Amino acid sequence: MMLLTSVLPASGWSSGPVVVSKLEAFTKLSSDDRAALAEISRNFRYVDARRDVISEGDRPRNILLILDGWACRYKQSPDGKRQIVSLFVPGDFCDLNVHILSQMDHSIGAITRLKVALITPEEMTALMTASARITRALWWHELVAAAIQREWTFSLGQRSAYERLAHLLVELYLRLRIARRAQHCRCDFPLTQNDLADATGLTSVHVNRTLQELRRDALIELERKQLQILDLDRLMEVSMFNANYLHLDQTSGLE
Amino acid sequence: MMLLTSVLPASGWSSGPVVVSKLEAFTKLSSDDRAALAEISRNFRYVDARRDVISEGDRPRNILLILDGWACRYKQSPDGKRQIVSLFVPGDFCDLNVHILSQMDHSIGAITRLKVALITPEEMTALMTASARITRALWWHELVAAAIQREWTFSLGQRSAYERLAHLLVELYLRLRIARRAQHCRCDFPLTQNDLADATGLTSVHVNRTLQELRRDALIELERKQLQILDLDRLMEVSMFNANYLHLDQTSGLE
DNA sequence: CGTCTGGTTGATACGACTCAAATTTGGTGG
DNA sequence: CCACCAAATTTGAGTCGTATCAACCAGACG
Repeated sequence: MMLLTSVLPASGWSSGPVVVSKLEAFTKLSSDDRAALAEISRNFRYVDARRDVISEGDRPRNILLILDGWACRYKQSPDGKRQIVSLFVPGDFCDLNVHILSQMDHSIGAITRLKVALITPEEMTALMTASARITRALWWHELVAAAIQREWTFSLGQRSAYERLAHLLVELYLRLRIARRAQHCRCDFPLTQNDLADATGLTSVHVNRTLQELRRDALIELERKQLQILDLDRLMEVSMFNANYLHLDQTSGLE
Repeated sequence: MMLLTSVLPASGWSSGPVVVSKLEAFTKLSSDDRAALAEISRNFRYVDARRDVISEGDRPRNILLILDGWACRYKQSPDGKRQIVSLFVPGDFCDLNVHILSQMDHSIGAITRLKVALITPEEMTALMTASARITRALWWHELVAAAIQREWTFSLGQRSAYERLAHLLVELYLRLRIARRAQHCRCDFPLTQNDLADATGLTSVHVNRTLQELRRDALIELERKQLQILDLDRLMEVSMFNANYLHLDQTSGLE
């Protein structure tokens, strides 16, 4: 587990498309591959913070790729309860192949202002037929997304509030590193305590108190939408973080 | 929601391969398609109840297809906590494409004695290139599996013990109907209260008491591994069950 | 300057957990 | 067919983690 730092990309902000950084966490890409991915990121639009990108019941048409900003998947019940079921950071796709379904069973909402690429199914097919490596990388992306969802299931079922928050912070920090959006254990962290509550199945009051505990234990600093992890090793320890579900093992090729 | 019964396959046990019943919940298949699916189910083996089919850390080689029996995906933490993150019933695939990953981040365990087909990646590729309809149906299967995982996330985060169990029972009953393993609101139900506890993030003691409540409210009968749903409508109501996540809307073609 | 959103604090309530033991069920072998 | 054992279910009493409700505070913004 402590080998992680060697496996993750070097700190620093990338100049290339974030999706390239992301997929290269799985496999080295050719320059053709990179060009194709840059091409597909060209058609984008902006979504205001706190707006839905697509809502439950809508017919999905395009594949979404987050180019910048944070988003979430959430479900709401008739009585108003809301659960954030996934979080998206730059470089994340929201479901390859959703267009097969006739309607969304959940909504995708922007946490921050969002820059998001809209990829048509046809473009995606073209991309995948053009490069077997990209196809595999996209499959990997889907499998990791599924693994993250399972890990969240585990968190909600088995971890205490303290562990759950610690685990989530580690996960997001590592995912941001892959997207080259973090350095020196520091990253933007635009989630409100309310968002954190909806993601962890806690109340915002309890999230507040638990974050204070994490701060008191000198594990993190979190203010003004900035997260600083003060002791990553210990944060991983207390949350029993096992990074195997992120499937970063093949990234040794990364600088 | 009440249209469900018309959308689901007629009660009764199918004679054909269960995977055909399952995929035809999404789209009508040709007889060639059915033959190909029957062919792929030919290579199978049995796994004893309570044995792992594959364990965390193992390298995944084949795609698993449950032909008969129940299985589960579970994760365990160092301190012994166990969470069942998914359940498999006949007709379910466990991850198309897992073989891309170098190791399992969870285990797949048999709940009952299991009849399971082992499909090589090559066979799967052949199957998908041979039929675009099967390819779409398999994609649909994956998307529904992901949707179920999200719904579990919601359950664990937002539903009470009572709602959670009610919801799970409805989900499993509907999934069994699709697999033609249920009739007249009755089905085999091999999960122990311990399994239910691990799946819902509750203790088995609390599962016990909550099941008693469901029985007292005349919603279910559950004994000797047999589940009888006494009032499906009300069970769906109390769990705020919205079947949209199972994406059965295109099944109108089913008899 | 008032309003709003997000964060913080305190008091109290309750759903689910823990621990421990009893009872029932199902399977196995004599 | 019965005796036995292990696994699964059930019950009771006491505790604890997290929710609830209700203020209050700070900073951002128009």
